[in-house]
Amino acid sequence: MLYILKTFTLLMLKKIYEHLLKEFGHQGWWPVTPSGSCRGDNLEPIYGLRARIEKQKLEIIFGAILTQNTSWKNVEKSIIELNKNNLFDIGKILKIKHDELAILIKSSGYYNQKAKKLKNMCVFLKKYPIKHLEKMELAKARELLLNVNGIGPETADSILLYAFDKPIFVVDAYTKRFLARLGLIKPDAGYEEVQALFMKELPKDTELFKEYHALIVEVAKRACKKNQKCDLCALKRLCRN
DNA sequence: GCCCAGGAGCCCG
DNA sequence: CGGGCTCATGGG
Repeated sequence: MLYILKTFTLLMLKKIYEHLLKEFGHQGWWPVTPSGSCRGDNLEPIYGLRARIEKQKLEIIFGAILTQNTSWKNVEKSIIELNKNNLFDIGKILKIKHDELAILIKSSGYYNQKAKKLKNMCVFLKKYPIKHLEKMELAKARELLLNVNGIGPETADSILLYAFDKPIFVVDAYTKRFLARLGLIKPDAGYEEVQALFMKELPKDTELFKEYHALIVEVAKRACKKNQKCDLCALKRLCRN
């Protein structure tokens, strides 16, 4: 019985992924600013790049914090402001005054909290440099990140997956709503429970996890909204709603 | 005006 | 442990 359920879930997850990929195409998350942008006018994050240099990884880390309960469009504006001031730099964030930083990220909302969170993160990254965290065992790096004030499970996992290329699945409000409507989880399922659903079934493939999460965000924005638009949804037939 | 957006911390029973 | 509150801007 257990075996049958497990197989069913795996088949569903694969089918969902294939449908979403066909519908929306490759998403190329996480958006980052092209490297060498200091002198050019490329100050804006774009999709489909690989975050190779440290500055780009820092951009993903900051972006993950800034986008907490906030639309990416608002975060983009803040990233451009930070780029203009060359602030994807741990030392400079630690040095800048709180109020000055808060103004630059104002468009992301919660700017006082988030200014503090960026500074907390930089204190942490000074003690544990990105290069060390990347080599660290996944569970250990995750635990350390979760101990930073302002970093919860989703932000930690976004950083691990998109900045450090660690094979961990990111769960957000979209993921829960989407899976609950499909009937694969209970509406009140906890974070780790939902994460385990993906990670026990699917191969631990970093690129697959990156793409899958991005595709869920896309379908949740377009069709699987709070007020669902099932007539627009490619997964209508697989869904309980 | 209202609702919502790629959450997390804190407080409280 | 779980629910309620707070943080805040910008777009629909």
